[in-house]
Amino acid sequence: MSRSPCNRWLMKSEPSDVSIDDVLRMPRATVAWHGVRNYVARNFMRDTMKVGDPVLFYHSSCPEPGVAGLAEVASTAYPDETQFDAQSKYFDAKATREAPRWMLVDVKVVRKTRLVPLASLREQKALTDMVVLKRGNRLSITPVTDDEYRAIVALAE
DNA sequence: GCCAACGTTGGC
DNA sequence: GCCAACGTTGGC
Repeated sequence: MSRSPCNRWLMKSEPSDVSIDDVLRMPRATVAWHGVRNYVARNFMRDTMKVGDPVLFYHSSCPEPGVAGLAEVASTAYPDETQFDAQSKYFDAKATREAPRWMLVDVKVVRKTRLVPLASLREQKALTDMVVLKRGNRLSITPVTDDEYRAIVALAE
């Protein structure tokens, strides 16, 4: 399989925490992707993401889980401030400003789409190998192939 | 609320 | 380094 010129991603957010509508109300429709506390997901943000990479904005842990819209990576990685905040649920006592442990990127919503429910994703032949649909997958940030991305955009329109 | 699956922690 | 116990994710 050929390598696409830029990587594409699916990023999960709990709408009770930050929904796509919440982000659309923020300045520049952009949100700092706080709270990732998994090393694989962190490494994707820190090492692999590039500004402009397309992102599928996914709502999880909610009545209607699924892809809620299209977004893009809007910054390079920088330290997640919440790791230093003792009042935050994302506080990490082992992180210091000299040696931050958790990094994030800014994510800019491009547009909200019709919701593509998880059940619809699972019905698609083109998406059977999609990382986020694999049994037991819990990663909040997963890579998406060019073909998978196109198939989901088609469903969202 | 249940539970499968996975990641992290910490004793040894 | 092993691995059991524990905590978390996330759909249902």
